[in-house]
Amino acid sequence: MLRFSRSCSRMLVSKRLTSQLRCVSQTAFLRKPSGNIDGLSGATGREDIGFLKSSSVSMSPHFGPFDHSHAVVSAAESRDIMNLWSLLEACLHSGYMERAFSILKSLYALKSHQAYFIDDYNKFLMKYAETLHDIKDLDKKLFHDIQETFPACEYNDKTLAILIHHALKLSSSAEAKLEHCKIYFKMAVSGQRSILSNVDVLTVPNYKSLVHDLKLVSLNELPAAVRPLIESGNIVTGEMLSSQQSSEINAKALSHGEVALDRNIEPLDKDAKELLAVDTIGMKVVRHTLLGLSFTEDQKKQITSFNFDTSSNLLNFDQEKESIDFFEMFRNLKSEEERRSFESALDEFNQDRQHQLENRATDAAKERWRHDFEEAKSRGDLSIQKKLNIKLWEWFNLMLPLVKEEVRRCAAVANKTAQDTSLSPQEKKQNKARQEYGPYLTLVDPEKMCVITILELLKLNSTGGIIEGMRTARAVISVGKAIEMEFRAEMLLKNESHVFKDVNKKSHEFKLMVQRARATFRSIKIEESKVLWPQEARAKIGSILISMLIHVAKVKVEGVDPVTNEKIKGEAPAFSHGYQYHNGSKLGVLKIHRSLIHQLNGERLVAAVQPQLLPMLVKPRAWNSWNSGGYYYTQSTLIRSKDSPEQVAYLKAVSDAGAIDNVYRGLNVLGETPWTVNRKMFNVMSQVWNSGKPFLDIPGIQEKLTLTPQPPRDADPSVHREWKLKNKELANEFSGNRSARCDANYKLEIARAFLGEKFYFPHNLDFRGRAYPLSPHFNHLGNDMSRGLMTFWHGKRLGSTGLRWLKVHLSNLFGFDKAPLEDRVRFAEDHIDDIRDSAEHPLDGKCWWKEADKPWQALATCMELNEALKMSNPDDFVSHQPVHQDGTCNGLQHYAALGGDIEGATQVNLVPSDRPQDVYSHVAKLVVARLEKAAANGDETAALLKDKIKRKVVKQTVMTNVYGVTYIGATHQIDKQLSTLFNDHKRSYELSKYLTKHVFASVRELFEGAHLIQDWLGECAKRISKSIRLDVDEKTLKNGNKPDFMSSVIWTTPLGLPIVQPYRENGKKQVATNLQTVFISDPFAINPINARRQKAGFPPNFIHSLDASHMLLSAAKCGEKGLDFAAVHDSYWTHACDVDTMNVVLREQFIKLHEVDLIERLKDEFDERYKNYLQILKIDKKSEVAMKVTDLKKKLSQKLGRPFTLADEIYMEKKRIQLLSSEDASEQAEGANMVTTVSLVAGAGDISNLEKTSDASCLVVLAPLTLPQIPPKGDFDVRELEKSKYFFS
Amino acid sequence: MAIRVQPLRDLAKIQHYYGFRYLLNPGVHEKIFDKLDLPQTYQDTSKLKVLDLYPGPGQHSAIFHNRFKPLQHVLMDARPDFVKHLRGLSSTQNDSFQLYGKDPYEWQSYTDLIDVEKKFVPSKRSLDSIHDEFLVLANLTGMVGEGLFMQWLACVGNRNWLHRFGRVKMLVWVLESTAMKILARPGDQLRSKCSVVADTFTDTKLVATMETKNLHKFGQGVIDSHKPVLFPENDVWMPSGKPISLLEVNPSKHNIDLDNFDYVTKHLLILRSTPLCEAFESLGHGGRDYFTTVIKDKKFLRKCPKELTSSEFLMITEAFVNWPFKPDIYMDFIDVFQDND
DNA sequence: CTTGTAAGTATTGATATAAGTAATAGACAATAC
DNA sequence: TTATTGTCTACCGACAATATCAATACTTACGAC
Repeated sequence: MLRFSRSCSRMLVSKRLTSQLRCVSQTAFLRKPSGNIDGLSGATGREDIGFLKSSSVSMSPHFGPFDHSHAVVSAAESRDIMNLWSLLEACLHSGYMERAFSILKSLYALKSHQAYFIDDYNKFLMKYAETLHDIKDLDKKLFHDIQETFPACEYNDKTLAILIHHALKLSSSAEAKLEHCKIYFKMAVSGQRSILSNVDVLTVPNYKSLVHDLKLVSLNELPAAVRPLIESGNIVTGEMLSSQQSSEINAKALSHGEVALDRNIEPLDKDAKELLAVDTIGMKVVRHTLLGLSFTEDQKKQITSFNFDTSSNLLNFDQEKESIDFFEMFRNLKSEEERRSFESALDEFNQDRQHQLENRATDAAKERWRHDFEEAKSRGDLSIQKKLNIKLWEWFNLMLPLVKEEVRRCAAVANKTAQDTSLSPQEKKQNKARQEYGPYLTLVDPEKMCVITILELLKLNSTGGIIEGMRTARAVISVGKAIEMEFRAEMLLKNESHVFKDVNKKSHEFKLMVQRARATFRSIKIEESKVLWPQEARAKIGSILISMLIHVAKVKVEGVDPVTNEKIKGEAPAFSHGYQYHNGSKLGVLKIHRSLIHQLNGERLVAAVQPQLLPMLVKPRAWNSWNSGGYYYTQSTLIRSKDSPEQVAYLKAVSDAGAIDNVYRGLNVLGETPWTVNRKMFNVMSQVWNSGKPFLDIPGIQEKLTLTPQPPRDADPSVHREWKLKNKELANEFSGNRSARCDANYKLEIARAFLGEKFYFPHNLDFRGRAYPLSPHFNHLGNDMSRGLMTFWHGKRLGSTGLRWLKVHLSNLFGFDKAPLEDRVRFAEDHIDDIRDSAEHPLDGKCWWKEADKPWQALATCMELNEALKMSNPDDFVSHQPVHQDGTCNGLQHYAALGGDIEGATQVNLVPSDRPQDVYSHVAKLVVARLEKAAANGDETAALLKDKIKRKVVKQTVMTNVYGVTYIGATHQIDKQLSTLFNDHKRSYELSKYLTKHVFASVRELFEGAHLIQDWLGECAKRISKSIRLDVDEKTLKNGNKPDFMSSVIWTTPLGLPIVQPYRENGKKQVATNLQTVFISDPFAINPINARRQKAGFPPNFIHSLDASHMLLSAAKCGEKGLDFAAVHDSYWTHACDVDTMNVVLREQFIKLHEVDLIERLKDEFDERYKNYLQILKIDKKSEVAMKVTDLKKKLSQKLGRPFTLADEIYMEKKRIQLLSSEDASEQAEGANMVTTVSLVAGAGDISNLEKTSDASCLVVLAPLTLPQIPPKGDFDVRELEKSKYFFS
Repeated sequence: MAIRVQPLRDLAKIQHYYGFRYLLNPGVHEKIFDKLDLPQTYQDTSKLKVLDLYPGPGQHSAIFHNRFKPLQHVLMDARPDFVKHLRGLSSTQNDSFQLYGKDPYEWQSYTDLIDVEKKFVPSKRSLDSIHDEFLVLANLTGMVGEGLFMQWLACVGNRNWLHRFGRVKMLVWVLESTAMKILARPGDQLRSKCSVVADTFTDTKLVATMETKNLHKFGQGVIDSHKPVLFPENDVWMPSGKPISLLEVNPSKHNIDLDNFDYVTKHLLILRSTPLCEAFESLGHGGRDYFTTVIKDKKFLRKCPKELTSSEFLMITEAFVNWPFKPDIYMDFIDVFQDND
């Protein structure tokens, strides 16, 4: 990917020509960059679901996260680049051109960055050009920069696009335009098309002008998305339609008119049932966005064409009464055809709403405050909620001028208009600080910043273990992040409107095309923005804003004067910055005044659910690269990287090579499943909620925390201690309840906002490849309540199997899931009356559903079943209820498949059986057997315990065993169970210790093969993480005999996703902000790895990466088969009627996954990836090799005149390897002849027999890294699974 | 009958020292007692009851016992190696020298000894003078010694634990670093809450300290005015570890609410170098406004917390107590993350 | 014009902070010797 | 270089210590040659 640097002669040629033709365009004769070498060629042919291609990319010699051929270089430099980028971006947007240019110079100076420099320059140029009035000035500037300032930089097609754009904009005559553009096109690097593909630079009118007016380009050279916009004069009239697409649309639109409904759909009243004690600022905002969008004329026409009475409820801000239940409408449509056209109309409508949702939320909040304020002024009725809003409005107005002033000062500093001389030292310091954060502060509209700050702080109330406040560190960063997010969205929007500014979108059809073009544009734009603000900058601007808010925000307070005992009224800051201690460490805290807390009604404010991160109204943008997918205006990355540049580097590499398409495919299926809120469930829940009483897992309202009275001062210290503990317990319970209630509140509020809507969950992966919805709070990964609240948007006819599965599902939800399917069906049938009662009288009946393991979902299922059973033929019922199929101890299933344990595989249902096996009970049985044997031998403890062992006692331990729980941890778990049976703490712990030993032994016995694998994985991880790599900076080796271990465990999943365990030492440092210093990690620091966590984490992470692959494969397959599909890691959901199909897919894919010997492949991958890595071994001092090594060391030490250190050894070996891999034959030979300590050890062959542990007679040597032998595999053949119906059930 | 005083080389045979360090030079011990002039407080040492906490090898205890012949001398230690050793020391001797084998860390051990088993019952004395029949000896040079010592100081403030019997003198071996903290004067580098607390509730002196090159790090004039006995590291066993010092703690007469005082000092001393007028804001919502109104002295407001004396802290505490809008000082903790099953 | 020195400034590193340790046991890393 | 002392203890989603001061690194200023 390197660009060859220019040759001297060409330089001369171009200079000569330049002098002749300068009059036209100086830049015309800048050297043309030579072609670039394209990316890595694809992998070999044989069928590959991702692994082969991907692993070959991430292990190719050209790639390495520490390597110079990729953007991520040495830690320091990549940090520099990132900081400079974000600063450049900030300066450009703030118009600080001078500073921006100097940043460019700094970027230019970074060698590793050179190939990418032109992108930065282009950004600069684009902004710079806006200030000019003559295209010639732009020419001149570019010419000068590229010739003089950045000689090693070469322009690209985007540069030309910028020139063209401005040529069209600035030139007065058509001739001038033509002349310039002609030249620019001639300069194309990879052709005219490539220039034209820059849809983020060239506007629609530009294209039009190039095609129609100048006739420089033909229509089919334009990017596909833009083409329809330019065709046949659309721009002018916006009405003529010519393309195939638009006529289709037209037809659809017409068909709308024919849709008739036999039943009137009642418009629903979303606000009719105000949820009690729910603070709705935030969600009102969202609802307004959802409801408050006025329809365009077109949309109005469309919607009315469905015979809905919408003319009266063009919803807007003040008139928030009614909205439409799209789901109800959809459900009542008769024909497939109608439903299709309805959906397409809805989808289009939702495009706009999604846009609004992601972009307008902050404005909406502010408007809400203002509205309440003005209403109060005129009317004076003040609910608590409104009072709060008024307060917020006041703060907003007080804060705004301060922010504006600060922004002004920042601008002054940046533009150097503030004179330094007359300032006090303090002010000078302030200005210095402004220079750092200023560029970031000036990007977002001050009004928005105020709103964001207020909302963020209210949202964070009661987080981080602070009872009436929050952690400062969290607050400043949250505010900073929110500002950044706002900035990104705004920027995208601004750019977009720049490109589309003159487009007339009169007609509906034309608008569709614009929408499509916009989507393309956005994708490009989002992919391009690789910049993130440094954590430090976020913290800094966050702290500035917060301190201003602290300064202005006041609340009325009441207190009692302790002296006079009089009531006193006063005013106090609403927020106060202080500290609290925790275990002797200070913690910065922002406390919220109690009187404000009361106004928040004891609940955490539901204020600012990141409006950008709600469920989506339209299908998420499909994933097609590591950073493009999901929301439309909000960038998210494919994996949630834990501040690990290494992870990102690997991901980028395989993403760019197109090696993880199967991952995208699966993920996109998950995102494309439409959902809606289960209205009946919502109604039941809100009724419960409004009672304020505790119900199931919703705690009741608890007004405030009351502490127990203090013991007398001279009471024994132990009494004081008890008192403190008691208080902590109370506080814990209180805040636990509050956050649980608050969480439920979020869920209900979001659900309410999305009542009747069709929505989607964009998904993301954690670093192991497991998928998570991007939207927090309300998603199908949530608790029982969340899950009970949602249902599939699409309905499918049950059919006979569907009905059966629905019954099974109900039984499962009741925890009756260990029986054969027939029994489970019978379970449901035996409870038909209960089901009906629960469904029809959920709260005033027998409440059978509350006995379920997962009551809410059980209730939902009862309702569904009841409806179905009411029909004359229940098979005809159209069901929306997701039915789950859960793996029985999914981790163990994978382990069993890997280890080939027959017994283990049987126990986790990999082997066909007529009834499902339950591992936990089985283990319990094994334990009891052991105990009985011990008891027979006179072991009293065993005798005492043997009849106390229930499934529940061992369940957690068996489960966590997969995650590598330690003996002590398991003891804790078991003690938790046993301590309910025994009163004596000490005794129960002793028993637990004893029992744990038996449980461990039993599990190990059952899953022998699995455990061998687990141990093997652990051993590999340990060796890798303690190995020494030769390709890192030498300075990490400088400290003599203790090199830092730098290699993390990296592997590639079957789907090709590269996984890098991010566990490194904590690289946090203090950063000064306005309020206090905060302790944050530097995301670019590459710290020594944490070997312990690497080791402990690898086995479970590897297994999770497998189950994630299984899930994504299954998702993709189900998607292909047209199923609606959702998954919670190892629980797979689809429509009742599709369960059988899904089950087949699940088994197929599991077999496909495990047909390859994954462990062997893993070892091969490790061997390849970590070849040339070294490990430290202790071998017998007296062995032949050891003697040789000692000799060599002695010799070298004499030569050096100082001890020969480990670092020296490594350095030497590095040299040798370099020579060996050289292309020069003589160098190769030299390398081959070189004798190093490592080569000696390597030459000695197998030295494992020489290894000594901690004997005094051993010598520490460096040896090539070797991994242990793979343990033998058992006889289980995964293909047996094909017929195992209880595999997932 | 005298208790056998064993020399260092014998005591060094004890296996485990549990991370504690003891001065094991009888001569130095005698010098220390010379300097302490205990008879001035305990006119009649035959009525004296001594509680000896973590006596360890017991050399210090033996010397004390032989010299002052107290009425009762209870050694409290639960560490097996020391218990074994001390048992040999006490059993053959007179019955005023007793071993009590419970852990001095546990509050319960004291209630057992005093209130339940009533094996050691000190008399109650008025607060007008130092208790003249009750003395506490202790060695807190171990890992958690500092923490325990701080808690004991709080007990002095609360007048609970052993201090419910009056102003009980304590002779406590601590790490040098702890001594430095405790003895730091206003303005010192090490001035911190514990030295303020020590100032407020006690009169504490440095009696003896190991000779190190760090002596200058003791607060202003501590060495000069306390004139501690100095002893070399060789006199201390274990041979390696941190230097140790002996403190004499004389509880003072006071009537102060510890909780408010605690809150105020704790919070102010976080911003130890920030002028008061700013630091006050961290005491609660509107703290700056309130305190700058109540406290008029502009010069005082420019001082920073580390420069304040104990009485100045008391003054601020008083103002704090009278603050109508003061925050709830009992909510001043972090709610640890709760894990759910 | 170069370079020396001093002084001043930014950055980094070390240290203290609070103040019950509930309870186990074994591996592994860090530190002291 | 070996003993001892200290730390940590189940994976992921996940969410975080800070003030202060001494010491070092780095820059600037100024003066002299």
